[in-house]
Amino acid sequence: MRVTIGDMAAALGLTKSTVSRALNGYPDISANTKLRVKRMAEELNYMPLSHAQAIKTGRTRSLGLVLQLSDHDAQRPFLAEFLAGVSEGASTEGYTLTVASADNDLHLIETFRNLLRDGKADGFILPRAMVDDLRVSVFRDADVPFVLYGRQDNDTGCAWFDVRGEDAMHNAVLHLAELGHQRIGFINGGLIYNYAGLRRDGFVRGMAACERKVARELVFEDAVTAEDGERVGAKLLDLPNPPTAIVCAIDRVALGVYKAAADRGLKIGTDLSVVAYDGIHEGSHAQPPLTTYSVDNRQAGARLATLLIRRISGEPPEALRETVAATFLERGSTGPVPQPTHT
Amino acid sequence: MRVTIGDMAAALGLTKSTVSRALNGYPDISANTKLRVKRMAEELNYMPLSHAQAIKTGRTRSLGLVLQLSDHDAQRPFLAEFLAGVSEGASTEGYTLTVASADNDLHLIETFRNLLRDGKADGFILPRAMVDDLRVSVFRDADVPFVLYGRQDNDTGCAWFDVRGEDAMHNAVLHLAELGHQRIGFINGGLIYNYAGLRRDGFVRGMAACERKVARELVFEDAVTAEDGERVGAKLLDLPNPPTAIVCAIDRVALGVYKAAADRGLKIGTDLSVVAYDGIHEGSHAQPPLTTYSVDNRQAGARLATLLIRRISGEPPEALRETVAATFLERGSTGPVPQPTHT
DNA sequence: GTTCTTGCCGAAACCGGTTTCGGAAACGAA
DNA sequence: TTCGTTTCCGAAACCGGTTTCGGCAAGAAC
Repeated sequence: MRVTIGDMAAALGLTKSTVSRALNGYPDISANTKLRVKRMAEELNYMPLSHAQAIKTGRTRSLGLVLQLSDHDAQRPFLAEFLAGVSEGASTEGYTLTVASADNDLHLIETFRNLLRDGKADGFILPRAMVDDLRVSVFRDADVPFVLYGRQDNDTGCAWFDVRGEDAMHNAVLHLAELGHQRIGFINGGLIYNYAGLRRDGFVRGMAACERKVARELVFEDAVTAEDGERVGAKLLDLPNPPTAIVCAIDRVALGVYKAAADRGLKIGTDLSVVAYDGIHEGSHAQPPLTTYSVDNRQAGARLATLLIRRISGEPPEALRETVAATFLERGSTGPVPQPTHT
Repeated sequence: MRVTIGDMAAALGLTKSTVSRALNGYPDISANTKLRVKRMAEELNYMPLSHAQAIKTGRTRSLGLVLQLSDHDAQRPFLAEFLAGVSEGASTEGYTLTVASADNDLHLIETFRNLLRDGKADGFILPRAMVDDLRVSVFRDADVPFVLYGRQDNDTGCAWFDVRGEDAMHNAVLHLAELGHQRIGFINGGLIYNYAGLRRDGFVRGMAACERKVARELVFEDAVTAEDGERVGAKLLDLPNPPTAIVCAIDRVALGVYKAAADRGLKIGTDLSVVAYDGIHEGSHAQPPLTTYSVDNRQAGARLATLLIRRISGEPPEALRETVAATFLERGSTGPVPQPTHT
């Protein structure tokens, strides 16, 4: 049987109300009594029933996460790790995770509203921050706690966790430059997402830092699948003066580039260098293993959970912004610039 | 503002208690009143606050799902679709989905207990039924509602949804036999999971049905990754008398076989036929596209949700068992048996 | 015309918490 | 000593539901 606040009161010779106020840090309870109560709570392993308090306070101690079915493809490889991180981060603070899904924007907002109205979530984690993010504008207006996985240009009211993809792109260029590459191509990811702009900037800054020129014909945008990568990779490799190295904003796209290269008899790592970003599993098993900047999605989930909990507890969003660096995994897909064959 | 049972009572000129009993189908409320109340509920869009009722009834209208971190690799491709299905199925009945995670068996059971104790879940969906399933034995004893994704030999108290992988394996063999194949290999999946035994049986039955002999050296067990598939595929193909076709219990493993075949200069679909099971995305983009039996994980999630809800509502587990056939996708990896080269 | 059922609903307690309010005791100041 | 403050806790209302219990009125039985 569960221990209730009544049991606590009886064990301490106090009333429910005193116990409650002691645990919630009310100022009209003596330090001594507070200590006694907390000790007893520890001893009896008392935890208030979240939905019992919810009926008065409106808060359930649960975090909401709504998956958007439209971009499942993109979420697939990350989701398991990410969820593990979130639920882990949530549970260490006594929170749980409520997951829902929606297939379009209308349904999405409705889902959010329902979860809030029914007290199924005290706030939301918003994965995959977009440039023009409907969720953000809705929550900002309604003053609902939320945290973004990703950043936002118009950052008023936004808390977030993100991996600095721009630094990764920047460093990728420097790494390739050190290997002697001059003509470096760039294949960016989905433009609806906020990260795309950042990564492009990172690439451009990197090129500037090592005094390379960003050739317009070597930059492509909005590639999100392996097929995109294959197609765009083909375009790059079929140029009269093709790049000797390609930076991809997404691992999956890089694997498409692998195919385009293979079709043309080019060996990745010697004839063509590729650096990408994400750290998906398939990358390490590709031939050759993909050099990439790896993202720890589990950590991201865990951090997002604790940030959201702090947001729910009233901390201002500006204080709840974290970014972290991706981990460089130097593997087989990068190598010194090939000796120019006589043209 | 939310409409409460008090608002309902006022609007109807009744008391809260009458409204409550009317909605919950108590026999001491006249049919007429019940109708009036239900009409008004519809009109005002009244939905009882789940955690307000939970404090008395103990049930929150939420389904629990605990992810096991150990087999993330295996879950990855399915998880998003599966979750979408579950949350969809749950929400149509006014339920929500609570997700947690655990990294080992001890933590797993503890997580279940906590979710139950805190009323965060009324029952559980247990993905990936295992041969010797700790979760099942615990819940059976404790009389906690649950449904399995997969079946169980000792089926007392078990409700489930499953895809008939055994039929798929059976039909795969028949299909290959029609194409003229005699020597057919089989690479089974993870033996800790319940499906492995079923699929092996299906393969064996299929072989018997078309009067092929199951050659012991052509059967391998417990292959779960692409690497496993590559390794085992190599063994099969390096046999003095290799199979002309291979049935794989798992798509991912089949893609490993692709590699082994490529390394040996064998063309899939002509030199070697491969049939697999799961319907992962990568299969359709392989060269050649993988012939497989596709599983609809979203449907599975949705069905599991409704089955669990019915289980929670008191229906006996025996009445809550569903299986469904996998969808055959004939693509490029199967073809007529190659003309035997002169040995 | 009583009495006994039966059908139907209201009153009130309860679930496990939170929060407001008021008052007793201890303390400080006059 | 007396009076005004504080300090600290108990009493009670409340949150949004559920459930037990009791009683009134209409209909059935005698």
